Amino acid sequence: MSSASILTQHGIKPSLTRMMIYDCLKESNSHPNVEEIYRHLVNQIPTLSKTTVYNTLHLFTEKQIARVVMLKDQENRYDLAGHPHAHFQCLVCHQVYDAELPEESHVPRGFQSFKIVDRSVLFTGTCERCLNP
Amino acid sequence: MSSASILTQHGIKPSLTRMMIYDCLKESNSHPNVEEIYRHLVNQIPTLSKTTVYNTLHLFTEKQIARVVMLKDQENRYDLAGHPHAHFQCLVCHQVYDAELPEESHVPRGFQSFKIVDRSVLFTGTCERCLNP
DNA sequence: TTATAAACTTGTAATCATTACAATATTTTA
DNA sequence: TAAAATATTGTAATGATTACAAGTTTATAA
Repeated sequence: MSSASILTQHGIKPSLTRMMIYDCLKESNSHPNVEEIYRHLVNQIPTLSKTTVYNTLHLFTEKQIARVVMLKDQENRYDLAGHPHAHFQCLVCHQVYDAELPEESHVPRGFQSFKIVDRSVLFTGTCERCLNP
Repeated sequence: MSSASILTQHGIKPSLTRMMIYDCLKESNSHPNVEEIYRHLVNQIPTLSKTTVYNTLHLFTEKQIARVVMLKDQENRYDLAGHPHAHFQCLVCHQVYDAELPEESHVPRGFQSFKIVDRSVLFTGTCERCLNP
């Protein structure tokens, strides 16, 4: 499906800027932060402002087409919503790997009357490459 | 066990300041941030510096007696290590609730040769109180 | 088409958590 | 006691994010 219709379906007017930020998230599999998205697009949109990137990502997460990736980082990184997955972050090289999210959509005990809309899972440790240099 | 011996066991010299920061984490069940810890202790230790709180929490997480609670917040919150548990954060009132961590210490597919030392789980949604005001 | 409103984008300045770092104080060791 | 090591402190810098007002574009209605 086209980026435009995905935005429209979620109640977001598909301006060129927004579509390009959406595509940037879609094409990247590295959970980019605001700085990276900005630097990637400012060549094509020379007037782009970082504030617009912030605004757009806020809009996307509010409308649930993107999400903040939960990492022990000091800055936010973003993911498209659709495919929820876990992450592994290496404590040595800080690289982030995608991982499968174990199915079990188990509601934790005592939370039956809560409305759970998302579950984030982050594994931390040492990645293969840093274990065997 | 006394705070002093827990610190000692983890290779941390148990200064008064460190013990009090440890006790602050132990007594609180609200995942305090640096500001809250500082404000809680500065009455008893008038010379306390916020930098000391930062230093001490870094030391604690490095020595694995505390951990950074993973929330989609802009500031770090801290927990004692011992009892790993999941968290639920309400998107409306931002309250954080402790939740059971489902047992299954399942290593995600493809990560057999990684060293996994921690798993953080965060549920988000709307809490009971905000659902039924 | 033109005027007006709404929505979108931009740039600058402020905020706030965290870090860097040098100075001071305390404790340990010789 | 003197010297070294460790802890603590305060100030200044950094860097991500937000506030906000101004400018631009797009939609709506006369």
